[in-house]
Amino acid sequence: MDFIVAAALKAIKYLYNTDITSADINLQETRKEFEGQVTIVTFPFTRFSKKSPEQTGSEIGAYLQNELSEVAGFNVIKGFLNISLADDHWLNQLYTEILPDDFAVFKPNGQKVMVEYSSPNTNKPLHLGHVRNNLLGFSVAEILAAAGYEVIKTNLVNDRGIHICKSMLAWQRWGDGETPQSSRMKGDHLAGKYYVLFDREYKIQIEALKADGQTEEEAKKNAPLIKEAQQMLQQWEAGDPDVKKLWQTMNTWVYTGFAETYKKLGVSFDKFYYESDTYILGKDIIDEGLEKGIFFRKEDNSVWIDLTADGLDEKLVLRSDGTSVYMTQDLGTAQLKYNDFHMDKSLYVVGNEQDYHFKVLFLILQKLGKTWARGLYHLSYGMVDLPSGKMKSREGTVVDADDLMAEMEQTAKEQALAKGKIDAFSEDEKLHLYHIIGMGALKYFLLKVDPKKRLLFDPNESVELEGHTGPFIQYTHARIKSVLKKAGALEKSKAAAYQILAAEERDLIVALTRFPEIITLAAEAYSPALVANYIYELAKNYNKFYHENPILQAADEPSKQFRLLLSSAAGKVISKGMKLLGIEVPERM
RNA sequence: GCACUUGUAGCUCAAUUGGAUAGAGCACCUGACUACGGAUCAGGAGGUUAGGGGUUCGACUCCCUUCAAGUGCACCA
Repeated sequence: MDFIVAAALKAIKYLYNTDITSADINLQETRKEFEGQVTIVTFPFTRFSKKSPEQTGSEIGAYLQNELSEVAGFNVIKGFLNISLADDHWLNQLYTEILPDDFAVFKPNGQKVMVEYSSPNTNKPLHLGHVRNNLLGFSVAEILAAAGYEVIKTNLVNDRGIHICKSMLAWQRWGDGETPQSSRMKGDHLAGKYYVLFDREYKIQIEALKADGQTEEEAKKNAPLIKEAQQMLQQWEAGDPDVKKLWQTMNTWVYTGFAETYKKLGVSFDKFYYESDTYILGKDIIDEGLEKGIFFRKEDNSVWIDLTADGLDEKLVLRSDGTSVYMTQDLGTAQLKYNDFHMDKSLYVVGNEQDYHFKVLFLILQKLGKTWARGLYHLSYGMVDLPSGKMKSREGTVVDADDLMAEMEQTAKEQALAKGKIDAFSEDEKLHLYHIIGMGALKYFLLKVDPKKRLLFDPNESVELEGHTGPFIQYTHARIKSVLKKAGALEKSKAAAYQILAAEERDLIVALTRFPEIITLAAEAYSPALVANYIYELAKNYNKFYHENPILQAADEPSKQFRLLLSSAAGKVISKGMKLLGIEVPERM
């Protein structure tokens, strides 16, 4: 559409002798209820045209029609100049832009971006909140890669700390040697079982102490179980061989379980970082900050930064006993990641309850003079709520990731069997299809929503498979494939004689041309939702076209071949777009 | 209490970043070639964009204010 903007600039120079930039021209898609495909908003021009918005629009429209062969006509409604481009133009777009294999393929932009996501704790299985995180992170990585970035996907595993010791301690006490093999449980679920068990016993102890007259706070501190867990953490840090061995054993169970879940989710990582390695990092940065006078030491030897001038608080960066806090580690880890990859940008896909933490983290790094800190970005997303409220792992009120995926596949299976179209599938093909559709529904459901909004999930109402859903789009793809298959080999040359477009055909081409722009926008906004909503609109456009225009039964050969070409183009964009969301599309369903 | 985020149809979400009569899906009602694949399509009904004020030719969008919800304000991670 650049040529229209350029011509409009010329028009304004010619008509009103005014120089403006392309950014001043508001070009948008024409609303369906009006004639035309592109619209220029003319209100802003009245400042120098000294004429009504209508008249200004008419003058520019007339100039454009005169100047550009592509402009077939125009109309002006209020301050909106609606331009109709000739069918020639759209046919040309289809043949020279959309159909070639390099459509929407971006050249490498020379920039490196790191996407850190997932970042699980190794004391319990993944739940719905993690699912949103994983899908978001993976999809954003795909989108950035499509937009020309070199992407490094990382996972910072939280594999140490008091919470891990809780699972370990409970297993030691009550586990009776239970293993994933002996219990036939996934390793992460087994660890989670003991985490819940710890919490239950811990609560009982707290109640007992409170009955003895202690306050809630005292009881929480004095319960024997928590003291033991703390002791275990100290042993771990001291390198106690027995504790380390237990830790390694249980972590291995958990990793095996996670690997399975990640595989089902379809996500992957290029590099793992482990907090057991990184938790000691950051001390160098503390020294650096003290030298530069950015941090200060209090009498008790603790180290702080004063951010009150930036509207934030004083923040502790090192404890009085010289040990690290969360912030210390994250400062160190950020430096480590940069040293490893020298990336231009670095995304942290982390829930919005940590907004403040990342604000402070990035600010500190900037104050320390790290030029790369400008490339840091917290991709903050909203929590997933249940109708009953927030999910709490400790209390077992969570939607488990593995259970959820299994349920989705089950729903997909029931639907597919009810439709009765896949009887010819082999058993493997069927299972694969249930997986694709179940996951397609789940992924689309979670990704179509703006990441920063919180999401309500009702486990009692299964995720929809009709309407604005993943399976709707998957179905459209399967239908396109079915028509193409029945048609046999495409004969592109025969389509050339087709020159006059039906409205639905034109609309479909217009929608297809937007795909590259959508990738750019989604990459800039880090928003898979833009892609999801675009692909939905595209699929709707196709379905409308499909209903109004016979393809295989078309009146003549050029119409038929042209519509087949158009269908094939739509199928490709749907498939590519869904891939950016991490969703597969089936050939049949 | 202070800070940040959110508030759009009964429900779940959009709205090209300040543009036209605020659009979709679900649910509800009506209709579609005896299926080029009906997991589809066409139509109906459903809105004071939480309330109030302001800026603007123009506000769901920006500013002020009230209300509601969520989150954060640990020498936990």
